[in-house]
Amino acid sequence: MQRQNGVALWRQIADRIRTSIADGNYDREGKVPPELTLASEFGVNRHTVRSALAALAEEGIVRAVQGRGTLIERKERINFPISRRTRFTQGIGDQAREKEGLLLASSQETPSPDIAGRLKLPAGSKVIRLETLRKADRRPVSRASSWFAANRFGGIAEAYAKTGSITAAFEAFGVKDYVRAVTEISAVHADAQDLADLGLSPGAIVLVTRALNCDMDGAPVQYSVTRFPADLVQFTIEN
Amino acid sequence: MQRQNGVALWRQIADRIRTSIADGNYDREGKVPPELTLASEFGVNRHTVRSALAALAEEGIVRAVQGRGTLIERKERINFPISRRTRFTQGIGDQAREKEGLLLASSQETPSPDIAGRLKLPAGSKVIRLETLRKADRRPVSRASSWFAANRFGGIAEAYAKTGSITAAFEAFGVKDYVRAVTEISAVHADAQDLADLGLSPGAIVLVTRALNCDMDGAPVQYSVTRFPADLVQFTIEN
DNA sequence: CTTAAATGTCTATTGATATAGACAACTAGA
DNA sequence: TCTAGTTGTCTATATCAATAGACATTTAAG
Repeated sequence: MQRQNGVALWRQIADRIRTSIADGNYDREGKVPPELTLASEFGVNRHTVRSALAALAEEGIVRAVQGRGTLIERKERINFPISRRTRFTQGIGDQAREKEGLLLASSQETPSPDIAGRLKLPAGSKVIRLETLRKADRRPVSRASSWFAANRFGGIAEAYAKTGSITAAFEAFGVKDYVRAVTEISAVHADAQDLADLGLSPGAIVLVTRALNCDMDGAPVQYSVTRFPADLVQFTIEN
Repeated sequence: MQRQNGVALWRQIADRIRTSIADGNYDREGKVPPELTLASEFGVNRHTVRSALAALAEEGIVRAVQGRGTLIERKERINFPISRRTRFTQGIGDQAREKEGLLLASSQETPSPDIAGRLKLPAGSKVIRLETLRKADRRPVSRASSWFAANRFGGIAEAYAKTGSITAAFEAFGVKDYVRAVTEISAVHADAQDLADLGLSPGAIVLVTRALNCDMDGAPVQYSVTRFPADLVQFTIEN
């Protein structure tokens, strides 16, 4: 545990306690060890631990009760499988009771060279961009920007808004099936937009996927960049 | 950009500049914009930007030259493909000139229930654990703990130490080929061990993979937990 | 050589972070 | 009811983080 590194001690400790909770280290008790115990474990003052626990309480992970202790409210990470047949809603499965897909915005635009290349679009083509937010049990779990060829998928925004599902929207355009061709995964610190969209606090980690879906003829149909809160989500690749 | 959140402004700015560099936003110039420009972009004092740049200089990403500007020393992320035939050294390919695999430690031990389950070991079995560090161009790119069934792979530590390659070590035990069955990916803040092993600074992000390799008969041969510095590595899954 | 544009260094001030200690308030169990 | 164990609140002090301003030093271009 160090100081003078731009990350406050209480935040480093909050991160470690959050990880411990996610790893199930305190399952036996259902609560976090007493503040004085944590303080001596981490070698810091009790007040510093209190700051860390206050931050976790703010996130809804723990709840302090005077006289009893600090109870764990939520602990598990959602597991998100990635495969040739990656489907968001199916992937979440029964890991959450309530699942929502919200369309935040849509627009038609001229694609950047990168996106035109990924979708293999001829020069001068237009794309439709969808900005979507997905929630599981009312917590945001992903924030995606998706691009589709405008000439093939004009009106996909309305189809998505109606169903809340990409798979269903594709069906309306005659794409009965599609497969995940490539997925790139990286991790970065949350930016200002993430803090707002995903309800995170500064210093939080965001997992970023860049994915290309193709139809059964191998033609690219969707390119998306999706951001997930790392404290809530992990990926599984099954080959 | 916020204060009072446990993450110093200069570190948030350092993270954003690092990302900008990795995204190639400053490729045209080969250097970062002037301190005063960055300060007004981020809406902070020049001294705060200087702290951020000092941190990036410490990481070897930039180098400030009085009178000229702040030059970019290193920018690209290493891309690490994950597939059924995931191989570390092959995966890095020509993205780095020098590649090293170091054996830090090895031991024989009784597996935790989790690891025994992953390797499908009968009760009472022993495992061999290998602690390895891999470098590309002399920078640490991964720190792995791997477990192997002791009765089948006794002596694999020596084989790995000699070759610096798991693939080569397996061949010595008659495993001519193996495939990646499952990979889990998550992201966490670097812990004290990461800071030391991977040469990171607090607040840095670590990508964690938990992977199971099986031989051609489908029998598990290796389970490993590997930690990668997220500022240097990304993953690609090709299906 | 002169100048503009950078980075480097110094002083000073304010608010956030961390430590330390003391005591109040609440809970559960003996 | 009493007590041990726990969280809640308060005061005080030292260090770090951020802002502000001034000026020095170096580089590259005119």
